[in-house]
Amino acid sequence: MSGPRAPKGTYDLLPDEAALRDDVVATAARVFGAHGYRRVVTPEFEETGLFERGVGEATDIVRKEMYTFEDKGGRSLTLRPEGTAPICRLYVEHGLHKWPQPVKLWYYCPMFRYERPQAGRYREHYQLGAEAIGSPAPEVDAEVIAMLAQLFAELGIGGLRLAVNSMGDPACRPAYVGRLREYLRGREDELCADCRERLELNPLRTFDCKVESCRAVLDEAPHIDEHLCPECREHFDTVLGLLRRVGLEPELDFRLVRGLDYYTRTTFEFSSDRLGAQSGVGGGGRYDGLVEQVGGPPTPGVGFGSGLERITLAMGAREAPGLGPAAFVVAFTDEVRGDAFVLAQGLRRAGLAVELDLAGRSAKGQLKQAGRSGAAYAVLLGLEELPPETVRVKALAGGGEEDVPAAGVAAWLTARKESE
RNA sequence: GUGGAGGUAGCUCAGUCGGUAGAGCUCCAGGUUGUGGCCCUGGCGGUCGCGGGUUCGAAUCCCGUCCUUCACCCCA
Repeated sequence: MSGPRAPKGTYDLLPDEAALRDDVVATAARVFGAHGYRRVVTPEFEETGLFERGVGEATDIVRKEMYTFEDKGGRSLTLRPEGTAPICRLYVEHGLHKWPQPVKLWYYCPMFRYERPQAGRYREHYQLGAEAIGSPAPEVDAEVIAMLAQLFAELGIGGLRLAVNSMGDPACRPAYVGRLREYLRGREDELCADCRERLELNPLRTFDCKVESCRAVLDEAPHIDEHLCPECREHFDTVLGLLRRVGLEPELDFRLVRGLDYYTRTTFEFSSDRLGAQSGVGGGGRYDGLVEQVGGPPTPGVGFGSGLERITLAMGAREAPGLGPAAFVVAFTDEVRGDAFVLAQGLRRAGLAVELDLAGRSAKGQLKQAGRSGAAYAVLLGLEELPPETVRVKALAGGGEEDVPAAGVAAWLTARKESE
């Protein structure tokens, strides 16, 4: 195959796969709606500065993964690599701080990151996400986490692990980071090259290193859990308590630091062992400084993102919904092809899903198509023994036949459909 | 950006020691002159990813490249 291909790290969804995705998104719309979240749409690209300021100059996303380009007006634009910064921009730009707080929004849209593709990772991937902006209450943290858990439950995704952590806030994190850096410097010779770099750039990120020697050093390092200020401690404990009271089992994980700079206090991640190395199905956290970071007033916020591709992977193989049409109109002779077309249109106007041969097939070929389409009935036109203006309706599952006036087929089919 | 595996028909794959490309499924038609599914027969369908090299001869060996895939990094 040497023709055009989908670009590296992108993919097509064929009808069965697209139908499955529609189901997932519809479920999300229902679950999120039940929690009072409303959908918003933001542009596929933003001013580059939004992500540089919002996501953080030190993050991998900004340093090496953005699809950045200059338009003909000389503006530097970037294909959206993540969803939270644009939502915060939207919140500020449209003055949503005047709405009752918190403002609860959700989105479903593609994200773009220049990375090497692997299982569950694409250069263009779709995320379902939600953000609750404008309230510092721990109930909001618990709500977004519980809402995502509810979505996964309704989709039938089992075996998920919920990891949570608290990253502290401006009152306690700087002191902790200093303490951690000091500790790591003392054992620098035991760290891998990457971690030595992280030590200066962002010591917290040494926590998710997988090198054995580093893990040993980090196990004995001061953990943020023990260095939270009283306010962060209380917030975190409240979140954990609420999650437990609604039946979730959050596992404390001091390694869960996440690679985006904007997180404060709560961070969380759902992971599945059905996914390979990229096991995170959805995750997020609190970002109390982000709205201010993108030019708004000091405003707290919490949210998550969840990858559609990983959701469907975690759901495993599913039968395609594959609901067939109500009827397939079959022309037994070429003379009645026009009549078949007119009849099909009439049935469709009556609200029925109807198919018709469009490839000049023989009667046998048309019946074959009818069977394959999953249609409940075949409507046969052009049979010699039938009186004029009469058609024969054949049940494709059972095989029974009945002659019906052409004008009455719509009513006949509708009645059968409703009695099912 | 780094490393491993792999690219042959629309799909899943076979192809021996280097000798000029096959199967199953799908699709179309016929068997059944007017009734789908099962069965049988036939047909359509290939730049063997691409480029170069070795050779009388390359799907097969060598080099490069692109793509896929798995992992690292990091995220969803």
